[in-house]
Amino acid sequence: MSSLPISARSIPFPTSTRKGSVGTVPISPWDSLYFAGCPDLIGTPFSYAREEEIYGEAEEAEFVYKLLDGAVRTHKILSDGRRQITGFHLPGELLGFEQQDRHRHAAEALTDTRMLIFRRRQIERMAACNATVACQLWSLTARRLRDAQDHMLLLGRGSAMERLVAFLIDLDLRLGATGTFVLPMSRRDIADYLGLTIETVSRLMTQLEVDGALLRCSGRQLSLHRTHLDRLIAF
Amino acid sequence: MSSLPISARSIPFPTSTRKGSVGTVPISPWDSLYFAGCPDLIGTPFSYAREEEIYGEAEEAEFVYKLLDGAVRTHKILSDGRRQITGFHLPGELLGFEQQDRHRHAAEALTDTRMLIFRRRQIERMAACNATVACQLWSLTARRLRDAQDHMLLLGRGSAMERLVAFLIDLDLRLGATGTFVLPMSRRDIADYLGLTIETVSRLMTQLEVDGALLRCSGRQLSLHRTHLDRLIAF
DNA sequence: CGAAACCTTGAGAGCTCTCAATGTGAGTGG
DNA sequence: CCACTCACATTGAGAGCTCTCAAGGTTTCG
Repeated sequence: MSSLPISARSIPFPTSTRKGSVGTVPISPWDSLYFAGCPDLIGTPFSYAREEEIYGEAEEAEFVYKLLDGAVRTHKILSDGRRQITGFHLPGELLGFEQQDRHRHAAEALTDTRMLIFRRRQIERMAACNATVACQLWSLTARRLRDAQDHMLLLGRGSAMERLVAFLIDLDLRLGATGTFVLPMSRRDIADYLGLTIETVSRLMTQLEVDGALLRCSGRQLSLHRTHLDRLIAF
Repeated sequence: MSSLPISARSIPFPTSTRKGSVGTVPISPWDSLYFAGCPDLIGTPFSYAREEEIYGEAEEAEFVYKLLDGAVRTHKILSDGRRQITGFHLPGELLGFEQQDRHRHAAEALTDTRMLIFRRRQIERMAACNATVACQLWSLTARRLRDAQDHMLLLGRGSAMERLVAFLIDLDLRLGATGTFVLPMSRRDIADYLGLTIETVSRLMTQLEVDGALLRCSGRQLSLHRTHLDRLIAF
C-alpha cells in the first residue's frame, strides 16, 4: 500500500467546475479510501457545506461519492415544484453511482459533509475487465433496488403514521440502533421523503410523543420507544 | 452454436417441485434462448397458466425467468393483507433475478405465459468470472432501480389521476406505443400497483372516457388519446 | 343459460391537505 | 443581555380527495 500524500495520486482533483472545498482533515482508516475493495482506485477527499448542491438532476455523472461524515439527500423535482426525496445517505454509503451517463436525481448535503470522490469512468473501466468489481457494483445497485421496493410498499400502502414510524425506525437502525439520535433533516425533507406535508409530519410527531412512543428534547433530538413503535406498523 | 434439441441440453428440467408445464410450442428466434447474450446459457422453455404462482415471497431464488409471451405481476404482501404490486412484466423482460438467495417478492402470471428458465447459480457463476456478463446483470438491475425510483415519485407525489394516466401511458409505450391495447391486468392489480382502490381506478377511467382522453370497447380494451393524456400529468 | 368474478356507480365517512396563525430556536447586532 | 430577524416547527379550522360500504351492471366461462 502506498503512503504517498493523497494529492500526489494521479486522479485529477476537481476544482473550478465544482462547488465544495478540499477536505483538510486527515482521512482514516486508509481502507476507506478504496472503492469496492479495489486498491487501484483511491478517492480524493472533498467536502460540502450544509445545503450545498453536490450534483444536479440530469447533470453528467462524472464522479461517484463515498460519504465519510455528514448526511446527504437525493431527490427528483417535478415541473410544478413537487419534490420526492428518493433517499437519505449516511456515512459509509455511496451515492451518485449511475449506470448511465447522467444523474437520475439531484444530491444535496443535509449537513456539512466529508466524502471521497472517485471518477465514474475509471470505476466503469475497472468493472469492464474485472468481474469481481462488476459483481460488487451489481450488488450495490441490487441493495438500492431492494430499498426502493420497500419504500414503494410504504408509499403505496402505508398510512401517514405508518410511513413516519417506519422511517424513524429505519433511521435509528442506520444510525446505530441506540434509540436516540438527532434528525439530520428538516420536517420538509421528511415530508418529501414520505409523500406527506410538513404539517402532517409535525402533527404525527406530536401524537407519537403524547402516546409515549418517543421523547423530543429539541425538535430534532429524538428518543424512540421501539417496543411501542413496533406495534404501530405492519411493515 | 449448437442446434441440439433443447431437451438434450445439460440444464436439468424443473418438474416435481414446480407448478407450470413444459412449453410445447417451438421457441424462436434461437437468440432469445440466450441469457445476457451468453451462448453458454440456454434456457428451458416453460409455461404458466393465468393466475398461477411462479414463485413466492421469500422462496429460494433458484431460477431466473425470461418472459416470451404473456404478462406477469410481482408483489409484496403485508400481514394484514394489503398488497403492493412492485411491477408488471411484459414479453422480453426478465424476472426473478435476485442478487441474494431468496426472492424479495412473489410473482404470478397475469395471463397464460411462456418463458425460459435459467438456473440462477449458473448465471452467478458465469458473472463471477466474466466481467461482461456481470456488467450486463448490473445494467439490468440499474434499469429496475430507475423504474422503481420513477414509481416512488409517482406514488409519493402524484394524485390518483396522475398515477393512472402515467400508468396507462407507460403501458402503451411498453406494448408498442400504438395507443390501442388490451389491459392484461384487473382493476385490482392496477389499484394495488398505483396505491389506490379499485373503485377509484374505475371512477377515474370513466372520467377519462367522459373527458375524451380515451375510448373503452370492453372494459380492458383501450384506445388512448396521447395528446389529451399528456396534458394531465407533470411526470 | 346460470354462476361467479369483475367492473361501475353512489353516498357518506375519514384521512390528509391547504391556508393561516402562533410558537420556538439560532444567529446577529445594539 | 436583550431585542430582532429569519427559518423552522407546531397547532387549528375547514376543504377536498380518496376510501369504505353498498348496490347494481357487465363480462367471462362452464
